[in-house]
Amino acid sequence: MAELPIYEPKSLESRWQHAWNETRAFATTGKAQPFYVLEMFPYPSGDLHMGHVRNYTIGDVFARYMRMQGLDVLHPMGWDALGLPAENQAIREKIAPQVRTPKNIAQMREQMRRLGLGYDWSRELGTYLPEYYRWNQWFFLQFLKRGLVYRRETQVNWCPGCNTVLANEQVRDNNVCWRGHTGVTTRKVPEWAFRITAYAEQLLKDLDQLGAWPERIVTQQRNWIGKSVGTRVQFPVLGTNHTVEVFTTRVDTIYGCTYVVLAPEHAMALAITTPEQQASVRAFIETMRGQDKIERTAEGAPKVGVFTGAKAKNPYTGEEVPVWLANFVLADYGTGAVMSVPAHDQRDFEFATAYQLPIKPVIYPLGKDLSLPLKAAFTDDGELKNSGVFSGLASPVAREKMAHAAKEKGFGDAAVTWHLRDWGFSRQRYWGTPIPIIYCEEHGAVPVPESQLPVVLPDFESVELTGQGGAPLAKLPAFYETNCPICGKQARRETETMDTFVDSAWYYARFLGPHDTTQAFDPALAKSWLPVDIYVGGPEHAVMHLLYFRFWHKVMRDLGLVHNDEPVKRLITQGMVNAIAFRCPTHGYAKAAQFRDKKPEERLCPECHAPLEVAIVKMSKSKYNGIDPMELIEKHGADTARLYTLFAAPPEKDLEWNPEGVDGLFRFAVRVHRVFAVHQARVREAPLPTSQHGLSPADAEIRSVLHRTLLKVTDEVGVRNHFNTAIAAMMELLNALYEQRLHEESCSVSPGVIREALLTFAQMLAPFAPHLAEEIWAGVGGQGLVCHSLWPKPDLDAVARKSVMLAVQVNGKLRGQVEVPIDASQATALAAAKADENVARHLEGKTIKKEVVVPNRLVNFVVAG
RNA sequence: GCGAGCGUGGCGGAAUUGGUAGACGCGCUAGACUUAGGAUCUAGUGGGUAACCCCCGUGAGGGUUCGAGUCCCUCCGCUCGCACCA
Repeated sequence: MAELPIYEPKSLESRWQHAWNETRAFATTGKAQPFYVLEMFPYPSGDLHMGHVRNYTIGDVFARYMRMQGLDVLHPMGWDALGLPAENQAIREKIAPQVRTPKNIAQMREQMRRLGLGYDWSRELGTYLPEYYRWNQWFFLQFLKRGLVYRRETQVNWCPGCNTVLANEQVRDNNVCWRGHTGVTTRKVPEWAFRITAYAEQLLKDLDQLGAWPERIVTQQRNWIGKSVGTRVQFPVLGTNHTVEVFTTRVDTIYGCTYVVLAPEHAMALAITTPEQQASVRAFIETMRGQDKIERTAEGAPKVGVFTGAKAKNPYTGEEVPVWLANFVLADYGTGAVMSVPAHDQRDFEFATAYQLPIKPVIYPLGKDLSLPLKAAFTDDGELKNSGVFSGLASPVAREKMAHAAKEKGFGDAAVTWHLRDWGFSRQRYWGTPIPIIYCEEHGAVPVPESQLPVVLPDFESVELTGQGGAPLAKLPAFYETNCPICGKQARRETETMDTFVDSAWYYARFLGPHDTTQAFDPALAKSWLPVDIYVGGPEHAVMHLLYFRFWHKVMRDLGLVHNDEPVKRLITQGMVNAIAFRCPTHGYAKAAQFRDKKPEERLCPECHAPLEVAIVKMSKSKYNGIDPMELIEKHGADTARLYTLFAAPPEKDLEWNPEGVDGLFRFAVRVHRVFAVHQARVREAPLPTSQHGLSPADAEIRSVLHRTLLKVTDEVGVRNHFNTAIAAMMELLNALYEQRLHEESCSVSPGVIREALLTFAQMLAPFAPHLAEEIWAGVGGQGLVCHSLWPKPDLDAVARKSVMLAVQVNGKLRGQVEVPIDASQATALAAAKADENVARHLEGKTIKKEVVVPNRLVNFVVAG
């Protein structure tokens, strides 16, 4: 027996990767119906991690499968290269991000190539290049013209030690900054913002168009947009000209209002405070300023507040109620002030209990009484009592009438507030898109004329990057000294840069023509390619990125650049990649690789020999439980890496990485290759069978299993997107081939049938293990590349069965199985069922009360006695 | 607290419309081949049981149904997101 070629993924894969490169196999053709597959583009850290591998493999399966369906697939890749991580790396290493980034990109591009990802690299884009970010600037100017960009003051984290603004992620617990300075506080600074709230209603309404998005993402977006319908009510502050305006969704409870609360940051807070309360109020405000907003308002945080001394008049009742400040009210939601109804709001109830404020019930459950004193707030709708002319009304009716009354009498009106806030996008950073604005003493903030774009970032060498002391560009006169575009006098350039969410808000459109120097993208191309058909990425982007992205698309629509409401038809969110991790309570995480294979009693901390805690957590450097994709590819090949990540869990679920499980998929690849290697030489030119007729039993069996598998895989991939079960079906097919001894030369299956099986197997395998698929396809005489072949059609004759196994139950319990002709009549099925020995035993001496027949599935006898 | 989701063998996971629970893989057991094997091949593998009969079994309890992992109710547990949203 001659030496068989053995499965050597390394050389095999590299060979096919070159073939794809040379033929530009994944470029669009313009000759078929367009189909756009996109994955969220990565930050070019320099190394692919398992999360990327999963994300991009899932996308690649879709792209390759859709191409085999005869569609003209656009599948591009690019780099989300601006932003904080690169800037920090530049500070640390003193290497220009302009130099570092392309190196990182080159390395990651090579890793992607080695994974066999089929991208059209001629469309590659990088957001750090002026040819990209000049269009951020251009969009900024268009948004400005439409009133969608404005200047505002905002509360930010401020570190006095660094003398600069900090991102939330740069602030650690207890107001300590990432560099270790204490005393991080908040301060108001001017910033640029996009008026996303102008599109709130549309962003909410169009969620209905997103039927092919995961339900939980749509729900998260709906909650984040957070439309709430209620009433604004003005409470005059006694003895002053001030009026506190509150927003409430429960105006029906207002007769139970016993105090009013302002946010500590409320503009009016000090103005209304009486002289004797000034000191304590000031102290309270100061304390709150140093507190983290999230922590302060977290559930379970004690509710604290201070009395201002002021009283306000409830305009409905004329009653005077005290005005307080409290930690749980936020300045930037609603009006920054709330009316407190402790009887009917749990927060208010807790606060009132803590400060011994009165609790006055005014809503009663229908036909019932409330047991007093209340142990908790009654927050449901009900019937109004002690509510003047509104008494006796049901809550929903009362809300309408009371809002109406407020409007008539001039102290309020119905109102809508949104959870969603405008998108502040200025950053005091270097590595971002410069905001194209020039400040002129005479003309104010003047937009840079479009003809002068791009405003290019100055060289890294000219900037002093320290991460401290505000915007780096503000220390660079060569950058900011300029002339006013209107009057030509000396003026100052904006030195802040844009949030990187701007880059990712429209990159999908730039892929249509990434090197277009005359426009952001060609609207005509957008008409044929957009919206994106499938977008694959992590669920962590459920609200921020995906909302900004939807917003931008709608603005582009209003600018006439795109022709539909939503950027993405179908969203796939893939789960995390988790792995076992080991942690010592005192010394932290230990290297997982050293302990994974040890017995539990041998898993001891290397430092203190305490037993290590075991947990399944997301792979990360800090937990030392990561698997390096490149090591995996080196050892088993890209096809195995891809197969495992697809097999271990369906795309949307978390995946637990089990190194032993990888071996199973490697074995699968080896076994497939073996069947191929045994037969390729002698079947390469064999004529294919054209029908199921006249085949030997073994041949018929092979064809039957093959075409059933094809039917199954087509459904799992194309309809259900359950790649794990598609691979399982191929494993079953392989097992069936082994049963017919196809892994041995001496098998009795005819060459034509073997060749058909190998060709079809290669096609089914092509989206998942594309290199091995090409090898087999070419080896048994397939035409061209398998990735360009058309997905095969199952031979329904081969799939059809002559008989089926029926399950036979007695009283719902399985008692036997009988073989009957397919589509057998009820009578035939029942007769066959009763003839089964074991079934007959269970029916003996019993009365059959009912006979249930489910065609081609089961028979159930209901018996008594 | 609010919102979303999930509980199935030793493990990852199947079960598509209410119709044979545990496909497929890992692990494990036995055998073959072998100087050897963490290679390969063959067979087995939810629990109870001598058993192919039978009984039990999808987080717990109840219900609907000829039939429930799947539908309904109550409860328990876990995970994720969050800005106490007035």
